[in-house]
Amino acid sequence: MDHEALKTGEVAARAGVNIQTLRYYERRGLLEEPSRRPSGYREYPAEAVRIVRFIKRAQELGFTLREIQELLRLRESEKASCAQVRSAAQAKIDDIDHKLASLKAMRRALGVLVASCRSDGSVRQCPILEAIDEKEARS
Amino acid sequence: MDHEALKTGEVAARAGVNIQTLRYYERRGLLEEPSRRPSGYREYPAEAVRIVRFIKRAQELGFTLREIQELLRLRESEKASCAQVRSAAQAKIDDIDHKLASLKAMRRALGVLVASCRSDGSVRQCPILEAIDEKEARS
DNA sequence: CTTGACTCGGTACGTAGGTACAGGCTGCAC
DNA sequence: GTGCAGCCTGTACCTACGTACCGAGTCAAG
Repeated sequence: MDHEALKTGEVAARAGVNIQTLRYYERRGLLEEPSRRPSGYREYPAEAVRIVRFIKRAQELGFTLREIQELLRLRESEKASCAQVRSAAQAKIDDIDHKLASLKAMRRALGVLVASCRSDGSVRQCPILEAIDEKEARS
Repeated sequence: MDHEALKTGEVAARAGVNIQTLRYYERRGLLEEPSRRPSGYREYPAEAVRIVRFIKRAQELGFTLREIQELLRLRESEKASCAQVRSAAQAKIDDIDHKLASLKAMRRALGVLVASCRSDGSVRQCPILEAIDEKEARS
């Protein structure tokens, strides 16, 4: 089993991240502190690569490192239930739905503004700037 | 015209921002450096309140401070054309569309995961964790 | 045994947008 | 004329996620 020990650079290369990132994850508590050689060199188990990849994929799904830390905790725990994971995923969905709604509102508002601005004049009559500027005069 | 001079706290209150925020905007170059009393107190024109409100509304539309700085520059400039403003707005729309697409992809993926996880078992068989974990085994 | 690549810890920097102190003046109402 | 609210500068801190650099020690191939 000892032949599976990986050095920092090897883990980084296999997981496709920077070495500093590994140390950062370790500081954050996402990556367990690995054992060390007498020289201080870290010796990672092969599992570490899987964990880093897990982190990266969870990030792509929108989870923050804090949330991923919790997912990893659940993953390790024997007692954790699948329902807890599902609830974390659902919370993230709700989160994303909020962001989507907010972005869509922005998009809509900007679309209206751009559509209102068909003139080629100076900024003096720019409907877009006026709209941002004088919104309070409208109510 | 002198009776319109506002102190920092007054501008902040009328624009609904923190005093530090005004100084931050000044450092960033969004807010022109106001004149000073002999004591060093800032004396803002009433216009400053309008500018800060402009900034806040532009932020709500998704513009960054850097972009807003450019919008303010256009607003001040006599030579600037409405088309430049429109193009900034369109660029921001494209920006938002990218973010929307990315968020929707996340949302879809998470939706599939949550739907796949109907079990109430332990995390050992959690389809969500497995999906994040073993994605590379699928290809 | 040398040499070049690798690793170590610690710290600083980067983005984006602020917020919070500390310590010291100023302005004004009573 | 005094007391306290308000303002001044400068600096540090916050979230989130890393990156970069430094000087020093280590590993392994030739």
